[in-house]
Amino acid sequence: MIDLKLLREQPEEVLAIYRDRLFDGAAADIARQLIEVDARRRQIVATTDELKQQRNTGSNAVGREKDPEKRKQLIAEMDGFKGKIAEADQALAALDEQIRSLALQLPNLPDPSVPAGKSDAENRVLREVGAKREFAFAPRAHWDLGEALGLIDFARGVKISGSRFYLLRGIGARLQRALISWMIDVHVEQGYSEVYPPYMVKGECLVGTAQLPKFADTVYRDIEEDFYWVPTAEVPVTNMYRDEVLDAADLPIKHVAYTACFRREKMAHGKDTRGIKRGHQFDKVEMVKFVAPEESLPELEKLVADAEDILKRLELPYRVVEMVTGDLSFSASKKYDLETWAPGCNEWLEVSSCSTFGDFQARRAMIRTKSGKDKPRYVHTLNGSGLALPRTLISVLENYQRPDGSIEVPKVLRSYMGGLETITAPAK
RNA sequence: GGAGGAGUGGCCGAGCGGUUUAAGGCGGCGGUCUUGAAAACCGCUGGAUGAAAGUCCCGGGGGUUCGAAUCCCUCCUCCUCCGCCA
Repeated sequence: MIDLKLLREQPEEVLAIYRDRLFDGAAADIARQLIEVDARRRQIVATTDELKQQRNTGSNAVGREKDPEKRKQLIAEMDGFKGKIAEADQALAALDEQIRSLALQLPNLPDPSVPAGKSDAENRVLREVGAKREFAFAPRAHWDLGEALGLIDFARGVKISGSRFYLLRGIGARLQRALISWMIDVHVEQGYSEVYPPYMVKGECLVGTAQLPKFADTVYRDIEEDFYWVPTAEVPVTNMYRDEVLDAADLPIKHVAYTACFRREKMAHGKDTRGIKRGHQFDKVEMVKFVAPEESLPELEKLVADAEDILKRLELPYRVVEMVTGDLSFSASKKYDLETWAPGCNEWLEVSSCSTFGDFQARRAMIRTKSGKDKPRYVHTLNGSGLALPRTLISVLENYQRPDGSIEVPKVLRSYMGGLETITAPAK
């Protein structure tokens, strides 16, 4: 959520950012409305405060007056106040609601260091790590490998739950489980504290991390109980500290959590339908940090390094992409993506997205920090995948495939797979 | 799911319609004393908004009243007992 004070004091500067950096005219319009409504609200506040002050002093006088007659007279003098205050309060509540709904629709402001650009076409590849593997044969896609080796069952996934669902079976299921355990262990080693959060959350959590109200059509919801299914562990983990003031000495707080993630993915039929790249349910290991504002950018770099560590240890080729302003997500102020090369599908797969949100989420979720007698200030929140499982699985299967159709198990995973070194076709 | 009880400041806890700008204690911070520490004593010690005065916050929301932590309605959470259940 935007700092209303900033918008009030430097309206032109903020509007220029929406217009010239984010190329988002709609946001600029919302901001303009917000400035207007905020000005009106401030007038009404002055009125209500004054009325209330008069009421309070009047009522106190009644309390101090012992003589019944004089008391009656004092009470009579208060006639009409209640109505006036109620009226003003009502007007105020309406304006507050307007401000809230406008403010919640505004995207975050990009960090000054983010390069300007209109779309993902202008994103910059910062570095490419690990050479793409050379294959003496045409590398197969994971959907072929997975079915041939009995690791992935597409048909039955669709039978059970419909399009964009699949099952992992046998060694396939175990490989994913091994990746999850191993990733969490690596992140714990990096200093993250493990969390097992709820998969169903209240709506206010999604407002806190900014999936709501704007992206309501991307999340699954249980109407009966008003629960939402988490689209990412970011939601429950970030909301752990909602409405809290954290001791500055405890920062940075670093958590790692594994959850299934549920997304409606309302996109055109036929796009990205092949394989396990994009589904309504997928697993992800997520890192979440709460840091002092001045640590935001250095902590983002460390977060990226921690995610990269996973790909390095898996010996998978990858690249780091820096998002331009126009390709930032709604709530990010700076963001890097990690993409791993999948030789079978012949594309770079986004396996991690690492962002700092500045104080954008902290304002929405009221997560603050305080040192001694200083005034509380908003923390900065960051998160990054470490990593998304299906695409990591794709990259492992496709990069580690051998000419005979078998797949080598990455060295770091073997101890998590009962020592298994090679995945071969199951006996019929 | 049923029956009872309870939600007050970082924590404990008083207040149950009107000098409460929420008593008191614990914890925390600062000071006096001390070679230093402890003890003792003294002072300070929530948040939002606002330039300030002030206004708002006693689980959330609504109501009654000149005036609500206090009364009423409703929802939530926790505790005890019963039922059910991995």
